[in-house]
Amino acid sequence: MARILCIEDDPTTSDYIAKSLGEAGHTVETVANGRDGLLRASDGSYDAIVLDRMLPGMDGIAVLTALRAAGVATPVVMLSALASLDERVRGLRAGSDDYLTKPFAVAELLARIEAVQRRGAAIPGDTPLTQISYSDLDVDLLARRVTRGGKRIDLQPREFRLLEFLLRNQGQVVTRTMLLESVWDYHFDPGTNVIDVHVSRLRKKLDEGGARPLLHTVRGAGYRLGEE
Amino acid sequence: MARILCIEDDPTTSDYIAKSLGEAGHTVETVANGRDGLLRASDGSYDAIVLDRMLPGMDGIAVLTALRAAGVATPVVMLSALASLDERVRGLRAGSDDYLTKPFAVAELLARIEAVQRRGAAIPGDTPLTQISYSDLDVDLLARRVTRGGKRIDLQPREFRLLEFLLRNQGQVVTRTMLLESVWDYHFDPGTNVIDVHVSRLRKKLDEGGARPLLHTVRGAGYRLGEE
DNA sequence: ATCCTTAATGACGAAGTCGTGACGCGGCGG
DNA sequence: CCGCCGCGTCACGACTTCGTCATTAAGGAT
Repeated sequence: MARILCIEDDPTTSDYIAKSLGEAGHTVETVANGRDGLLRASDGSYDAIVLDRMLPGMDGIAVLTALRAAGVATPVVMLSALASLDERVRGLRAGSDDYLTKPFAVAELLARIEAVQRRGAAIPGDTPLTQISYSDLDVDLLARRVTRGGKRIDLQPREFRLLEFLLRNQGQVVTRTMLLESVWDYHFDPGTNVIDVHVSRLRKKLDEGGARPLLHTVRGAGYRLGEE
Repeated sequence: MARILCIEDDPTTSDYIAKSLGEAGHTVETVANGRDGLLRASDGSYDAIVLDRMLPGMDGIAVLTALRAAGVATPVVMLSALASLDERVRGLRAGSDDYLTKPFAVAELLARIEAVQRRGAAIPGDTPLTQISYSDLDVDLLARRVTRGGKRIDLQPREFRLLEFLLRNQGQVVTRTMLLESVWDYHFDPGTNVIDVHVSRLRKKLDEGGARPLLHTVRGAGYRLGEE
C-alpha cells in the first residue's frame, strides 16, 4: 500500500503499470516526461518511483541525478530497453536502487518495488546505494567487488549478475523463470540447464573456504539465498 | 539546495541552466556579463558559481582571477566551448574547481556542482584542486606532471585525460561509454578499439618499473583504477 | 527399498572480449 | 616542403567466459 510515481512516456506501458500496481493495492500517479516527473518527485512524498530510462526532453538518468542532487532519497526502480552492463552501471552511479529491462513481468516489477522499499531509502548525497550485504557476504556493485568474511571472491560477469539478483531477493525463493528473465534476458525456456550450471559455479566460489552454505536449492521451485 | 550564481551571456544556455538547476531545488541567479558577475560574486555569499569562459567585455578567466585575488573562495565550475587541454589548464590555474565543455548534459553540471561544493567545504581558502593522488601515484593537473613512487612518467595529452578521469572515479568501474563521452567527447560509438589501445598504452607507462598494477580490466564492463 | 524425477558437476567447444605491435593519416613546426 | 609526433585504426593472437551435454548424485513418492 504505497504511493508510487511512474515516469514513462509510452502510454501503453504507463497504463499497464498503473493498472497492475493499482490492482496490487498501490496508488499510482503517472507523468509522461522527465521535467514534470522531476517536479512532482521533488517534494519526496512518494514511497517509490518507477522511472523510464529513455524519455523525451529530459533523459531518465538526468532526472535521477537531479533528484539525488536535490537530496531526494526516494527509492527508484529504473526501466530500460537496454540490458547492457554499461547501462546498469550508469543507472547505479546516478543513484537508482534497482534496474529492470523491458519487456518485464509485472510480478517482477512489483517484487522489485517492494524489495527496494523494504531495504529503505537510499542515503542521499554522495553515497548512492552500491553496496548490498548479507551476513558476511559483501557486494559492491560499482566497484564490482565481492568479499566473503573479508576475503575477495572473483566472479565472472554472469555469476556477478546472478549473485546480485539473489541478493536483491535475499531470503525469498527465486524461480528459474525469474532468473532467466532478469539475469539472462531470456523470455523463453532455453530447455537446457544453464541456470543449474551457473548456480553450481557460484555456489562453489561462495562456499569455498569452509563457510556455511548461503545458496540453497528449493526443490521444484528454484533457489534461495539465506541462512540455514 | 544551494544558492548558485550563473554568469553566462548566451540567454538560451543561461535559461537552460537556470531552469534545470532550479528544478533540482537550487536557487539560481543569472547575470549576462563579467562585470556584473564579479560585482555580485564579490561578497562570497553564493554556494557555487557557474562561469562561462567566453564573455563579452570581461573574460571568464579575468573574472575568476579577480575573484580569487579578492579572496573569494566560492567553488567555481567553468563552462567552455573549448575542450583543449590548454584551456583546461588555464582555467585551473586561474582557480576554477572544475571544467565542463559545451555541449554538456545538465546531469553532468549538477554532479560537478555538487562535487565541487562537497570538496569546497573540506578545503578552506584558495587551494583549488590541482592534485589528485592514488596510492603512490600523484598527478598534478596544473603542471601536467605525473609521478609514480616519485618517478616521473611522461604521458600524451589523451593519456593524461584518461588518467585524470580514472582517478576522479577511483575504485569504481568506468564504462567505455563514459570514457568515450568524458575523455574523447564522442557521443556515439566509434566502433573501434580506441579505448583499449589507449588504456594499453597508459597501463604500460604506469606499471613499468615493476610496480603493482593499478589499472584493472573489468571484463564485460569497463575499467577500474584501484588496488588489487 | 526402489524407481523416477530433479539437481549438481566436470569437461569441452564455440564465441566473445581484450591486448598489443604495426601502420598510416594529418597537423604543426622547422 | 619535409619530417616528426600524437592519435586512431587494423589485424591477429591469447585468453575468458559461456552454454551444452553426459554423467553422477540426491530427493521423494509409492
